[in-house]
Amino acid sequence: MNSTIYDVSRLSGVSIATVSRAFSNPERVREHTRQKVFEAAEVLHYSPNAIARAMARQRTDKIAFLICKEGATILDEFYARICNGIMGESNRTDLELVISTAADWDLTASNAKNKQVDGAILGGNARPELVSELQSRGLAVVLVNNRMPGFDIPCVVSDEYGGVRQVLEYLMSRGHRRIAMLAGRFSPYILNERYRAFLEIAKSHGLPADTRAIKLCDPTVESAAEACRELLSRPDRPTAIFGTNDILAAGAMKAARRLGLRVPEDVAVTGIDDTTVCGMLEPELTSLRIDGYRMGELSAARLQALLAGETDIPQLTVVPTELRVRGSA
Amino acid sequence: MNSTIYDVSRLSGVSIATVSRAFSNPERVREHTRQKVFEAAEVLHYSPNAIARAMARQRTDKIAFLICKEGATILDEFYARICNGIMGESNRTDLELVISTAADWDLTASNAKNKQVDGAILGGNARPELVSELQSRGLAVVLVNNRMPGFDIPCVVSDEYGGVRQVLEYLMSRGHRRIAMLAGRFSPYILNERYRAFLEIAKSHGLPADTRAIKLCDPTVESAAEACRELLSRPDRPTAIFGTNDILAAGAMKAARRLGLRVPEDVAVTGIDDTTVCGMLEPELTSLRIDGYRMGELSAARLQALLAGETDIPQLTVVPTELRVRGSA
DNA sequence: CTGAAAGCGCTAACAG
DNA sequence: CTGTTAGCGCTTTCAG
Repeated sequence: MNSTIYDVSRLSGVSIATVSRAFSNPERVREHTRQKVFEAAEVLHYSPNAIARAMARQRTDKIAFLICKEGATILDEFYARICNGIMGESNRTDLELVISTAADWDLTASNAKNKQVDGAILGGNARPELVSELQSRGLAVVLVNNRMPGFDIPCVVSDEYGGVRQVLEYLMSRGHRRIAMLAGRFSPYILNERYRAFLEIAKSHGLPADTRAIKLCDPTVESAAEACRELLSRPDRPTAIFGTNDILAAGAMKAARRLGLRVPEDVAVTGIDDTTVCGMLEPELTSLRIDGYRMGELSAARLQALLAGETDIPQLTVVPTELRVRGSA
Repeated sequence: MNSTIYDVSRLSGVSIATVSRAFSNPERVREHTRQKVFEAAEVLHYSPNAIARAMARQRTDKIAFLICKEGATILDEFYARICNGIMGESNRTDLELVISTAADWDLTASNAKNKQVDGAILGGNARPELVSELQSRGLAVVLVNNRMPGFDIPCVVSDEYGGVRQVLEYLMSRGHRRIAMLAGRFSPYILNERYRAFLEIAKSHGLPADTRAIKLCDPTVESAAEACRELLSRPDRPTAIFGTNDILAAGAMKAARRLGLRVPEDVAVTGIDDTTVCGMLEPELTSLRIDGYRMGELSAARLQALLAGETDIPQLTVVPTELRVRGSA
């Protein structure tokens, strides 16, 4: 159906080896010969078959971005940013990117689905067993938005601790002392980082914030609104609610409205991720921007370094955050 | 590195052909023999190499979902739903799914990147040349959320016309006569369908809606707010704004607020897609639900039919919509 | 700089 | 039911 290297060889009058070189190592074939090959290829609509190439090279030049999180949406806005960063970087180096879900790979990790990429970037809550499995198959693996102590693996994360500090210090600078955190049950890593940071930083600033100031909820608007209702009904009502992402913050605003509280006058609200909804809410949401694009770029770079056999690859890369102040706090 | 069919053959004492069969057509090898093969495979951590298999079979058992739209986010909530539908269906049949952007494929369509999937589902505004190119390479192709007159290709779309009617009739039932449409410059297909439907239906109901009642804008909150401001400043101010997606509707609500108008008392607002933001807005947004999941499932089913060589595959599949009434209208 | 030839790991007739 | 034997399309020594 599609023409092969043999067709081109025949039409151009050179050997298949030369055709192969013309496409893979152009500089190793004389200008004139190369011309002939390309012309023939043009005529025949030939282009190298990636599968055969992968087979011969024992390498696919493809990498995967694996989303490790349950939930309906495969890519939410935050992961889409990471994904774009990975694309940007992998395009620069002619690597192909395939996006998939961990669920997909888990099911049949021991099946034929593997060996089609040279490496993988695992985003979110990857299971350690998946990592071992992949590594043992000889794949290069890096983690993004997650860490895995005890594993020999490059990780790219956001500065969670610093980010939480930025939010808290901003809130304190606006006079808030009773600050509550509405923490979504995301991946254990993220939840834990933000939880711990909140407690430590609040304590170091002498805020009256113990674990009671943190309320867990599911990552949905309604769950957040419900959890926040409880928070806002306490006698010592918090004056500020720090949602660990924008969805939760939206839920908090909703809870405030239902209780007849004004934002930000009666209660300030902040989110994390700086997603599109921030601009849709009323008032607009103050949110901590996490540089997902950069995280994606860096994780792709780490993966390439791994693939290139480099040593001394940083095991941890931390990307800074930035607070975007808007009307809600 | 990884063991091959030869290793398993040796260890289990059967030929490689039998090993191959044990994995591909288990029923064609005696129970006892199969056992032996699987045990050996277990020991060796063997699993068939998908690339070699694809090479021999001349078939990859992989399909692609190509997102054909520019813009920062590779997968927005609506496309993520389609994607989930595709996944659901393709998992059922052991097809692997790779997600990619059209930009990615365009760049190097003539390069090695091809021939790694048996078929593709193109979502959104696919260029006709891409379709021809893919089809000429022998790939099975289907379109989702788009149509391409003149092409021999199965398309799966939402009932745009009926959806617009549902919204308009609902609005009219609530007494609205001056209804304006805030139309986002999405893919030409979608824009055109909604535009035309609006005009025709409004006219058939005797509404005073000519093309002036439709205002185009970019698909961002701010662009929508700006466009809507103009709409709401007219002497014969519309009493209802029909945004062609939820983002635009959010922009409309924002414009209304800025002008001191109450939603829905002074102006009603409706959206399309029924995304998560509907529940975050105040009041919550009435929106037309488009069944992206079903669209995804159906397009995957069409693709499989194509792959299976079936004939009489419907060229057009229309999925019904449903209005979700909330506080904004 | 170019060609010949040996694979890469697996499948699919075709025999037996 | 199982083994033999050609490939699938390309890369890569190794010679020339």
